[in-house]
Amino acid sequence: MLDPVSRVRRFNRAVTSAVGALDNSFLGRSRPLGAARVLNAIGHGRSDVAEIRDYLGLDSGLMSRLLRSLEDEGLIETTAREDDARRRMAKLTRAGRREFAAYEALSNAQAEGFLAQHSQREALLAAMDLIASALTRERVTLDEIDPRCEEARYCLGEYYAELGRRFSQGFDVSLSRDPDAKDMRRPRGTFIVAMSDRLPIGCVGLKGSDHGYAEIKRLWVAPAARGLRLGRRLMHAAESAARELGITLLRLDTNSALPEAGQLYRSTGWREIPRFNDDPYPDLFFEKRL
Amino acid sequence: MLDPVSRVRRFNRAVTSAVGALDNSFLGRSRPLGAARVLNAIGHGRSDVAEIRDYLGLDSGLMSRLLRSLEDEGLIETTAREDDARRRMAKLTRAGRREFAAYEALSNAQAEGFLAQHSQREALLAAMDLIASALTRERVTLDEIDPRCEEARYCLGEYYAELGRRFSQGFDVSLSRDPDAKDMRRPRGTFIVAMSDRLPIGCVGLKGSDHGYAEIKRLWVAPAARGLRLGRRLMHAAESAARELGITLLRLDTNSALPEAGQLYRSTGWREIPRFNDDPYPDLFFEKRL
DNA sequence: CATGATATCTGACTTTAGTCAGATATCCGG
DNA sequence: CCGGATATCTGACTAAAGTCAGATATCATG
Repeated sequence: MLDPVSRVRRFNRAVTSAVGALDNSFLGRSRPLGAARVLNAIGHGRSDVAEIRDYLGLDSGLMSRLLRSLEDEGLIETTAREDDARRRMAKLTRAGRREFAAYEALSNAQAEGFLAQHSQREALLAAMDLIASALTRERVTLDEIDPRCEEARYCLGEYYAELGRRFSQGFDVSLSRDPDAKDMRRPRGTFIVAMSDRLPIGCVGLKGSDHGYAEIKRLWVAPAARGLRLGRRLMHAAESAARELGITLLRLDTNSALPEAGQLYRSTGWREIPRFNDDPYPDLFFEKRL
Repeated sequence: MLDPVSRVRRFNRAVTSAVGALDNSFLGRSRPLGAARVLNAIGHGRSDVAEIRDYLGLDSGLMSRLLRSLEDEGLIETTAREDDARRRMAKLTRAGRREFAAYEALSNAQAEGFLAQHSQREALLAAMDLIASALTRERVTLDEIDPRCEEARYCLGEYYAELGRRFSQGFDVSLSRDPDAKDMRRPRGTFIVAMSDRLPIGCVGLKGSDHGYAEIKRLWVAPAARGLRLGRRLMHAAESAARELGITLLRLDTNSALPEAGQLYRSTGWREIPRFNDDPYPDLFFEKRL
């Protein structure tokens, strides 16, 4: 009665019968689901018609008709793309923005209503994060971003907080060598964030230097996204970027209180080397020649 | 970017777009979704037509047509109910059972495939249990069952395992006063299990005795179902059953290593009394007059 | 047994989603 | 500028789901 398969199936049943209740914001504004989905995709910043069609899995004929019906309602405008007049871009009109906001408000209200009904908020949210990450694993994208932007700062904040929990002596970022943002931007280095459906769930920094090697810094994976081999993917992306930038030697430091990190490095061609800096936190040092 | 509402909405998006992938067993046998859902409802033991219609939320006309199409395929038979010939009962034919088994096999295979893709199996399953319990909270039923049946034995096994984890000295059921099964069956007592979509998620025993009081025993709530006030509901049901049985005084013992239990008792009209037995595990004793 | 309520069934209808074969306009490489 | 490729649009179609008003049979009750 309690084998894993039954548990997965019970979850499926619960979710399929509740998902309508969880979010039926697509209904409730007397517009067919298809049109509502397209309107929401546009509202969420997708404008390329082919991309929306692909994202929603629609036939081109159907997509065309849905766009037309939204246009007839006065909610969107479509224009040919400047660089390729075969392709079309869609954007919301003022009325469309109002309508989109109404959908968003409905959806938010339903999510709030759901949360308000349940007492174990944090446990529930953590479980939801874990499942959402597992389900969207295939769709995790690795994006190079500026280390000072919101997503990067969020990741770094979580990373520092986790070090604080895991190091017995805590962690004070001001005592560590805080890398200069420009060392983690091209052409000296880069900063890569893993995004799952607009939520940052991991990051890694490649920090250029003038010492004949670059460093891997700030490798972090959100607790809800562990077990998806995301650390490996991030490291792989960072090493590829390093190769592109003509870097031939990589180093990193880590701490034995983070055993999963050490294991990852060892299993991906890094070899342990003696201490190469005077940062107070790390006690393990690695190097990899590209 | 990470407020609770966004997290709930991300989960919704992930689940709605993945639920097809999680279980599309309803497709894949060239039968419309509606008919497949009815067939599966019947296969899962629902036979009353009105009940199925209510469960699946179908219009009576539509339901009638779906039944007819399944009958035409030779998968079900319907008969008038003996006690009320207006109502109809549906049951699977031999061919229907084969077809249902094929759906079950598909669904199991998909659940297995899903599990095989993911490395953090236990964490994922625990998260799924938690969410399924939260979503189906409204539909938890409290059933009186025999304490020796499978569901009861499962609950007791989990209960003992949890005591073993939480008591610093471990827990050996043979050292504790194991109540006689017949003391937890009517008319001396009862055993109540909380079922969520066919999964037992909590239990409580009411044990009759000849000492002028009855005892509450084995109050347990599955970790995935905590925070839903299920303990309270179980206790309430046990007390109601005790009143029905003419019991006027209830006692129970517990351990200070289970603080949430003590808190529950105190907040529901129980008062602490001196030790009333020589069981080695409990160190807290309560009484309630009905 | 007459009467109103109830459960199911039937026929006629609408809406939505989806499919597919072309039509049209534009792009790109030679 | 030509010819094949590409993006979108249009028309004609189907399948599925759902709605609604009655028809029919049965039940409960006085």
